[in-house]
Amino acid sequence: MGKQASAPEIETVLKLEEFLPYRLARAAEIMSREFADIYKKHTGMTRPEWRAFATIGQFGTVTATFIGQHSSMHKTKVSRAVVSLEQRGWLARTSDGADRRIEHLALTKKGWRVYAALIEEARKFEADVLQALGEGPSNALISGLDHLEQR
Amino acid sequence: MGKQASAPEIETVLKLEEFLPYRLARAAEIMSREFADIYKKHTGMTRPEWRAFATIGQFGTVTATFIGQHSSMHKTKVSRAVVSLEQRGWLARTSDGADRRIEHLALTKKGWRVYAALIEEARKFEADVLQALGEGPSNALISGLDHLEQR
DNA sequence: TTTCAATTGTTACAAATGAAACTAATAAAA
DNA sequence: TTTTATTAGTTTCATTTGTAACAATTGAAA
Repeated sequence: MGKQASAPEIETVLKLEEFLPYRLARAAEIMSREFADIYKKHTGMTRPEWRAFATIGQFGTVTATFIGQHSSMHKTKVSRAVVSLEQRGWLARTSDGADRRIEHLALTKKGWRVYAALIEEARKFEADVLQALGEGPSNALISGLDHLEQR
Repeated sequence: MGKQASAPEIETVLKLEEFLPYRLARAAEIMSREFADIYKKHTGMTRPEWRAFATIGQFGTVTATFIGQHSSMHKTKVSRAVVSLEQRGWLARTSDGADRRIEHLALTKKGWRVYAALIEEARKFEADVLQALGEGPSNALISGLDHLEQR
C-alpha cells in the first residue's frame, strides 16, 4: 500500500497574522498610535506623559511609585514624565509630612482644565471605535479583555 | 421645587482600567513580555529579531522591505535584526539577479531547526493562554480582534 | 542606640530606537 | 541618451529608554 495522505502532525510554519500575541500587539499599537495623535495634537504630551497625567487625574493624589505600579511604567520614565508635566504647570508636588521620601502629585487648576478636555476626546475616540465595530463585536472584544485580565 | 438629583452629564474622571486603548496596550504588553521570555531563554533573540525571524520563516524568502511592511517595523530595526540573525548563522542573504538593490533573505538549515523549535513553543504558549481563558472567552477575544482588524 | 536593610525618587551611563542623510541601483522623464 | 526621481538598504546622529549606581530617608535587627 502506498504512502497514506494525511494532515501533518504539526504545521511547518506559524502564521503570524493568526498568532494571538502578535495580533494583540498589532491591534494595541495601532490604537495607541491613533489615540496618541489626538493628545499630541492637543497638548504635545508623549505617551508616558499622558499615562502619568491620566493616572493622576483618575486618582487625585498619588505618588510616583503608584503611577509606576498602576501603569506598569519604569520609575525613570515616570520621573521624567512628572518633571515634564510639572514644568508645563499641569501638576504640583507636595511633600509628605510624615515621610520625607515621598512626594504627593496632583493636578493644578490648569492641569484639570487640560484633563477635562482630554478625557472628553478620549471618550469620543473610544465611542467612535466601538461604534465602528458594532455592538456585538464590541461586547465580544471587551468580554475577551475582561477574561484575559482575570487570568 | 428643589434642585433635581441627576447623573452628571460627563464623568469627571476617566478610569484607565476601563479605557479600551489602555486595556489593549496592557494586555498586549503583558502577553508579549511573557512570550518574549520564552524565545529569549531559548535563543537570546530580541523582539525585533523574533519578528523578522518569524516573518522569514512564514514566507520562506522575503526582502527586508517586505519584513518591515508586514510587521510594521521601521526599516532600520529590520536592517539591524537581519544583521544580527545573519551573524548567528540563522539566515542568509542572496542578491537578486535582476535588481542588485534587493537582497533575498531566507533561513539557513540551522535557522530552520531553531524556527521549528520556536514555533512549537509558540503554539504551546498560545494554547495555554486560550485554555486558561476557556472556549467561550477565547472565541470572543478572537472574534473581537477579527473585527478590529477589519475596521 | 547603632548598624544594616529597604524604600523613594533622581541621575549617569549604556543600549535601543527613529529621523534624516547617504550609497548604490533602477526606473521614468526630458 | 542624459537627467531626474524613486527605491532598497545602511549608517550617522539625536532622542528615548532601561540598568545600575546613587543620595536621602525610614524601618528593622542586633
